[in-house]
Amino acid sequence: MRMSKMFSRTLREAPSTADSKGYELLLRAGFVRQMGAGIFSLLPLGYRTTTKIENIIREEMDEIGGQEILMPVVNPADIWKETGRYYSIDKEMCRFSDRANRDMVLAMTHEEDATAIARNEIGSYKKLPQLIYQIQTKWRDDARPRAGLIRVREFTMKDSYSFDRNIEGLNEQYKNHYASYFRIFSKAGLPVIVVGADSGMMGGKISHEYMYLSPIGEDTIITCDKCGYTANRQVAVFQKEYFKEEEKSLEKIKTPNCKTIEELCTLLNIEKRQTAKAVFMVGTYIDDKTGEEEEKLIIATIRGDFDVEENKLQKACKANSLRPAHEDEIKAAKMVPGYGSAINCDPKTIIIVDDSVKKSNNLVAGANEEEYHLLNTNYGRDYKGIVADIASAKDGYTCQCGHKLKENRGIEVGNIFQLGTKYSESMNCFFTDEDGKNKPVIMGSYGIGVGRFLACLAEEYNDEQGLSLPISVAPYQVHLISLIKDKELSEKIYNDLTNKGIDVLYDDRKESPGVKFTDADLIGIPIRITLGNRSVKEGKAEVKFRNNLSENFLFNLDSITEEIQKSIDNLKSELTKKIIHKELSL
RNA sequence: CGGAUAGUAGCGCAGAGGCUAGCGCACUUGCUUCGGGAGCAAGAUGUCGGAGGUUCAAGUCCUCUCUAUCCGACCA
Repeated sequence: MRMSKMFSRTLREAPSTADSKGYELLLRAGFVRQMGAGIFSLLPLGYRTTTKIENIIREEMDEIGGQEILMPVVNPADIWKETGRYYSIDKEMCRFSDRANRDMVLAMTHEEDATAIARNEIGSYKKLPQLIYQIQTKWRDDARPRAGLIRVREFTMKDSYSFDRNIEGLNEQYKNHYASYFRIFSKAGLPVIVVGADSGMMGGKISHEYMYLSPIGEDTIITCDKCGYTANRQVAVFQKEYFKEEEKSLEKIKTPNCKTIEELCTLLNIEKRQTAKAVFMVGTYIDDKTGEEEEKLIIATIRGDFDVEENKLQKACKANSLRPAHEDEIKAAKMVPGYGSAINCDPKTIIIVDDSVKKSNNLVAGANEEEYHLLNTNYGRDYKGIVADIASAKDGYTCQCGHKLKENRGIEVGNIFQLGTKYSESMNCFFTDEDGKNKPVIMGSYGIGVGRFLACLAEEYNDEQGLSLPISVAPYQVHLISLIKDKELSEKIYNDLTNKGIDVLYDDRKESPGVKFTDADLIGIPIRITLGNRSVKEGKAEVKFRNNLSENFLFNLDSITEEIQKSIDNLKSELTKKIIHKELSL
């Protein structure tokens, strides 16, 4: 590619909306442009990188037996009604009607599509296992897109769907993906860690997320250095210390101006762990078949020294969504905000109790009366409810192995889910097994966000001068800068390299050397060849590597194509050396 | 969806009632320059986000609206 003909331009100053280094450089170097909130165009450089990422993904998906397909972005709403997600997913899904007034949606993932196809193609166990995948556009109308390419509304995703006879088959496909994803990220040079995760709207039980650790990430990851435990905070577990003493009887005491745990502890001169705090939420429950919604008040009771992890709470109470309760809703259930507890509340309230409360006793809790608390409340004796772990794991808490937990921020670039039969059963995707019986196909689904992948690479590989993407994903392999008058020589080298199949970005512009160098630094092609008067006279070209700009090499012009090819191979093998192999035990 | 901020040239910004809207970079042409964002000269570029209003006069004041960004709610 000749830079004199290139579509995009580089920017000296970043648009004011760029708030992370990687995103700023993607804009400045001309990889991406923004169209709207969470909506982006890929310019030639960005698209080339994206294509390279996609091809790495294709290679690895094909390697584990994946067959590439393409499903539609526009879906008839019917299949989404079959699984109930037409009703259970809120405004994040775009709904519209076509000219004949049929309900339509924009697919935000493709479990429904994949299942709808599979139920017609797979009739027998002889057809199983299967693995299909696609690289395709998704639309998710996120309430708040942010951070450049990290959280967007329209994005490209690789999604694969596995179909199996039995759980062993699913486990194998799941393990294949687990390892395959590590190879994909390693080939592209992106360091990731895998964490145990929540399956969210996908349903199913086992799931893992691939996280790129970064302070701009929106997920919190809890890790233990000693035993290797890693999990998204949404599901992370930790060791709680319990305190049990001889049971004492309830006692009502006056506690004016004690609406918070801190105030209460100060007044009574006790520790937070000696209290039970109440968190009021309203859960929405949606009927999968009819779409009817019902709201229920939920009181989460947790020991005062812990915080409620909303995600865990939502699971425990089996709600489709949660929101904080309004004061009047709390009062309507005979409880008092600031002085609330599950004791003597309206029986319709769903009571969720953290196991820390069950395993402790004589806790101070609200009396459901303005300015009064109760001493010595005990779960089981004074109130009952669903016991679950709903506590949020935090930095410094104790891992189950006894070591201290740490927390980090991360960006989710990939995920794998064991779906089981959720979709096959609701969508009637059955096969006839060897024993002649009809059984639901067992499914898994697996995603990689391609745009996020690019964004993470840009965060990982940059310096003050610009981007410095690994050779496997950089838009070009070689940047040829010509500073000499002898056009013929530059053209010859450009053609020789290109004819060898090397991706060359050739700066043939009538620009000053300074402009060419700064643009080269900014775009960050891994290998740079500079043709300058001094070295050319001696039959040499200067070569620099973007990941080490301070070192300068001289290559012979006669053998430059071969030398450059060797350098490319070296850079590539350095990347593959870093491949992490991790075993997954299920 | 709540709170805050901002929309003036491709990008970054100034102009805060006064008549012809500006600066830097980028862009065009010419000459010089040519190893780290060159110099000189000449030029082109704006429905001042949109609609309505106040006024002799509106980027500038008022009302509504749209859009974007950040914080939160939310989210794979």
